[in-house]
Amino acid sequence: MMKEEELLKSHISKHNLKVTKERSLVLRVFLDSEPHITAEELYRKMKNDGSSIGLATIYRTLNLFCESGLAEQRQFGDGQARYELVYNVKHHDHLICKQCSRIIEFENQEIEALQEKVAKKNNFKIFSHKLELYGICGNCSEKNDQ
Amino acid sequence: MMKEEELLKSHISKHNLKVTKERSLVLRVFLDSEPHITAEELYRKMKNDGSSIGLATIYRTLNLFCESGLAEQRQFGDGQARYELVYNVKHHDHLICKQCSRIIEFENQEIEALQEKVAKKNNFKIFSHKLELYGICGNCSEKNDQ
DNA sequence: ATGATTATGATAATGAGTTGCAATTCCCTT
DNA sequence: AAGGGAATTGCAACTCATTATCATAATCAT
Ligand SMILES: [Mn+2]
Ligand SMILES: [Mn+2]
Ligand SMILES: [Zn+2]
Ligand SMILES: [Zn+2]
Repeated sequence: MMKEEELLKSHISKHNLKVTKERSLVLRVFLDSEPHITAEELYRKMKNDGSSIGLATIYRTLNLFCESGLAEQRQFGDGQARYELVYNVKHHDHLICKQCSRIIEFENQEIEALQEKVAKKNNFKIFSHKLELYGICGNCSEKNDQ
Repeated sequence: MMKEEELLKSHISKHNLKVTKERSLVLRVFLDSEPHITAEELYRKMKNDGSSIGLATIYRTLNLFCESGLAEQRQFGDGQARYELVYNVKHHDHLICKQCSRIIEFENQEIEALQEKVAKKNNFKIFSHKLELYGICGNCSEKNDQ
């Protein structure tokens, strides 16, 4: 059994929930998808694969993933929540291209340290943070110049 | 005439729009409000003051403020857009208390510089960015410990 | 295997924000 | 100052992502 499956099942049994074929299938497809997927995208993908799962169950299951610590919800400003695997995945932040919607991940330990410094100076305890850089990726820049 | 009023009127005449008493009043109340106000909050405030303005007009006017460069929209994760004056205001980022919703502003030039460095390394041109630190403010920490 | 409990899919409801529309206001032209 | 085309308003209806409801189905401890 995969580590992710174990985490989810541990959360499930701890909260008197049940392992269902829908939950198992959503997990499999979610782990096999590009990161930052929306509920709708996941729904269409599974429909295409012949599943008869309902959209409400996709939403419920993605919420369950977040509650279990497997995934996190992201808002990149396009009005739809995106979900990303965070269990056993190194923390990172995002560059988002406004033109082609490409998402580039990066990590910068100096920034992380400075955030803590800012928090301390303001007598603030950080639980989570959001750092998103919006602009134009290299690909799109080239295309625009041509 | 205030600088903000001038900017708005300049945008208005440049786009064949019209100065209306509604727009002037919304501007006055907006500038007189705490920063990071929601459309609904502004609406209630004006209703309380005896105005008969419609909520749709508030939304339309706040959008106009954003298009003119007077204000910007923020999303602090509570499901409602907040609007902030940015004209003649120094750029800053935000600490958001999850418990009391207090918003603390900060600026950190080192972080800004590192963002540019990250962008350059990824061949990316930054137009805007969002840095939000979520957690618990000093006030709430104290209260929680008592 | 049984039954209590939880999950599911279909559908309705929610809530922030937008839009269509008829009535009103603005403001340029005379 | 008056006329009139264009923009704006308030209201209500709409959109769209997400959640709630509910009758039926699946899960799992016994
Ligand atoms: Mn990511
Ligand atoms: Mn601010
Ligand atoms: Zn791009
Ligand atoms: Zn607080």
